[in-house]
Parts: sequence; structure tokens; C-alpha cells
Amino acid sequence: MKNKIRDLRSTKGWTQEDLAKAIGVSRQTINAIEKGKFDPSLPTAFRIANLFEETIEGIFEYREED
Amino acid sequence: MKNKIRDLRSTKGWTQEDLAKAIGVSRQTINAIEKGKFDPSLPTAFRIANLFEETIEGIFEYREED
DNA sequence: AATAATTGTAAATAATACTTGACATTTGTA
DNA sequence: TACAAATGTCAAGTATTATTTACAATTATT
Repeated sequence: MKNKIRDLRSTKGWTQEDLAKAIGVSRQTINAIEKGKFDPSLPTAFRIANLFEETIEGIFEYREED
Repeated sequence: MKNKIRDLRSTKGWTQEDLAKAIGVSRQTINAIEKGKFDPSLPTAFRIANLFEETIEGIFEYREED
């Protein structure tokens, strides 16, 4: 699942670790999500969206390709 | 996490099993999600939202409580 | 060039979404 | 009232996968 986290984050001038601490996960988790290695849980997705004052749909692009 | 799935579903006249088959999970999973026993994965949340032509935020209400 | 800061990634772990099955309760219907 | 359909739930197990830990590689800074 693609997402705009990297853009949003660097626009704010934040490091992966900054973002990680802000939402309560490890830095590597942020990195993995940014690179699309796996999807965040729904709560984590909400925290990310809320932090950037965005909607989940505005950040994550879901494609039905299983 | 609260959600409006039950309302949306019964408005359509669908049974839990109908919805379950439509998004590819078991009936008990739908029941558990409806009752807030656990949160769906992000992909499952997207499938539910898409099926009802709604946004995730329009269906799921996230609260920052622990 | 050297050091620090940031990012990338593999491997292991933890968490939990989800299933299956079974049975009990409720709600609808003949 | 009786039967069927739908929902609730619970236990237990599976498996998927989100997340962590540790280390390598890259990028920036001096």
C-alpha cells in the first residue's frame, strides 16, 4: 500500500525517529511503513493521519490486488 | 474503536454473513468488529469502507485511550 | 577525509487479526 | 407456538503481520 508519509514528514523537517516517537512506534517501523514493506495497524494509521491533520485516505492509497 | 458498520449493513438489508463473504472474512470476524472486540486490519478497513462507499473516518471512530 | 546523523534492511519476536467449531440467545416468520 | 434465520459468544488454535532489535549503508556536516 503506497502512502505519502515520507513527503509529509520531510515537509515538516522531521526525521523518522521524530515521527516514530511522536506516534509511539520504533524508527524502523516508520521506515518500513514509508517504504511500503507492510501496512500499519488501524490505530497506528489513525495516529499518523491525525498527527498530519490528514485523513487516512489522504495518506494511504489502497489497491485491491491482494 | 467504535464503528457504524452495523447500521450501514442493516440499512442495506445484509446479514453478517453476506458482508463477511463480500469482503472475504468470516462471519464471526464481522460480528467481532461490529461489536468492537478488535480492530480490523487496514486493508480490511479499506474494503469495508469501499464497499459502503464511505471513508474510514466516516465509519470508524478512533479514540486515543491507551 | 572523518565523524555524526539519518536511513535501509534482515532476522527474530510479539501481537493480534482471523478462523473454525460449537452452542446459546435473540429475532423473525409460518 | 414452533421453527428457522440471524446474531452473540467463547474457547482455542493458526497464521498473518505489525513491530522490535541489531547492524549495515548511506547521506550530511565539519
